[in-house]
Amino acid sequence: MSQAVAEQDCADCPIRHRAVCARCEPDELNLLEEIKYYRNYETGQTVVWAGDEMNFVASVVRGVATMSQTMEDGRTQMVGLLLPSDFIGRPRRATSPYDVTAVSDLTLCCFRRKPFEQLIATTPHVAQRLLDMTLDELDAAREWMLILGRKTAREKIASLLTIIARREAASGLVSTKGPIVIDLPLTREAMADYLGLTLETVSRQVSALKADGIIVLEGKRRIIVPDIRSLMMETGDDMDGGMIA
Amino acid sequence: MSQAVAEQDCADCPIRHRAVCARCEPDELNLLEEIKYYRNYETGQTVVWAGDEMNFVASVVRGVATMSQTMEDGRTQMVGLLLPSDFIGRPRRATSPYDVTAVSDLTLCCFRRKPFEQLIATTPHVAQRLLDMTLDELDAAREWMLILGRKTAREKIASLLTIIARREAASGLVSTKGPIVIDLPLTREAMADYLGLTLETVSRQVSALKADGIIVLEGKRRIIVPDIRSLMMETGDDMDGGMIA
DNA sequence: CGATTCCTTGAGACAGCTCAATTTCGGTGG
DNA sequence: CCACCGAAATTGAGCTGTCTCAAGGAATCG
Repeated sequence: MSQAVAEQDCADCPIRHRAVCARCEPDELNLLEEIKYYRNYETGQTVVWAGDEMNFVASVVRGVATMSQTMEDGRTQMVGLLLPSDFIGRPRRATSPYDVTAVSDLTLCCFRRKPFEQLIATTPHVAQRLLDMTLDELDAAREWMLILGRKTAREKIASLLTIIARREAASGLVSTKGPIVIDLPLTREAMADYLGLTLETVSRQVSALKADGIIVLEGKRRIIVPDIRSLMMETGDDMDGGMIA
Repeated sequence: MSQAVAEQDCADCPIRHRAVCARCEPDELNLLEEIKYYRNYETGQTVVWAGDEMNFVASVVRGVATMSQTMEDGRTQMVGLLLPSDFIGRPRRATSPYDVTAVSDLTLCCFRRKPFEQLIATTPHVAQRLLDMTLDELDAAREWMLILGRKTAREKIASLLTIIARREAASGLVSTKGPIVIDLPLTREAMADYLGLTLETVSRQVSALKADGIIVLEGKRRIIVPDIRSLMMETGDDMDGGMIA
């Protein structure tokens, strides 16, 4: 059963300082508070289907969602991995071009689209924050394109684990020193859809990294990285001196 | 020799209604006009190196540039194809994470970064337009990710040609009915870097599309598409009824 | 018209895919 | 607490699309 999260005050919000509302002044926050509502989804539930109307935009408060595209014959490519504080939807557009799916229990902080559009037209702090977040996403998409286009299967896996580790570190709770524990929010198939691989190849490469001592598995979904540097060596990236955050 | 373009009035600018300045009121345009300057580059010249400082942002006025990422061992992935009206650079960031290269003679309309940042903080029309353009780029990046991650070499080539045809059509000059002429701004190697392929594979697949009558070559860089629908059939996309624009 | 750069084509190698069993894990009910 | 079940993951064997390496051929520019 999912542990739904009830409406809560922005002041107590866990993503308050990272989400689209991060730069809001108290009065702006009040405006947002008026048009917001929470929605909860269970693992596996669809948030929107590609092509469907979407009357809201939202921030991920808790849980993980994916955005993906599917071709007629079923080939699927994930194009967004939505973690807490990430933004869903696009102002001035009524339909989502992508499927959005909850891959864990998920809580969204939704804003009705029309009022939100109004709001970004009038409150510069929301608009500015949204621009910066969109630019960050674009950078992430470009890094992702390098992964998809040019990296080997092993490098892809190492890159994905590094990206998730980095995000978990950025979100606070984890220490960057010593062994890192990654609670994978993705099945092997979802990892494959992220990386443009088959699930069998993902499985083989994860096993290979394990055999080489780069990672340790604890159950299926928990991965322990004894030394993040040796994992980063496997990504193919330059990374000389690049810190986790 | 390159045919440099001299400073010109915004009113006469060929990208006036599509670039970052598209929604500006006359008075806002005057502000922009004060901080703008033109720069010309010849084919092959580098606009910025990855990691270099970049004191300006810019719109492409004329010509084509690429943005790309290169790994230590030389593997290269293009992450942006910059055509007239596209925007280069990022407000509030001093260095470019990507190499930007002119792949034809190129004219940029540059704005010094600091004043431009000032300007988007104060003139909502520029900031709003920039947000919309960035969101469009993000959509394009996601379509690109599907191409990189899941399409076959043949589908990749067909997709690239379709994308370029669409852009050329959107920029005006071309009719969408009857045979379409694409003046390829890219070498086979650049196409390979765009698509995550080798140049040999690009060459083979272009030859295959030609052998199948989907495209006709006129010299190396000019491609004629007798029937855009049959090309679009080859992209693997749904496209039922989807118009060119 | 010579040179260089770009492109094409071929032959063989190999990374990742497909198809097909098993195995393991995590949850659930007895 | 344990046995069982289904979903998820692993592993194997063979195949194939794309890459690599290599040799010519054509367009463009001085």
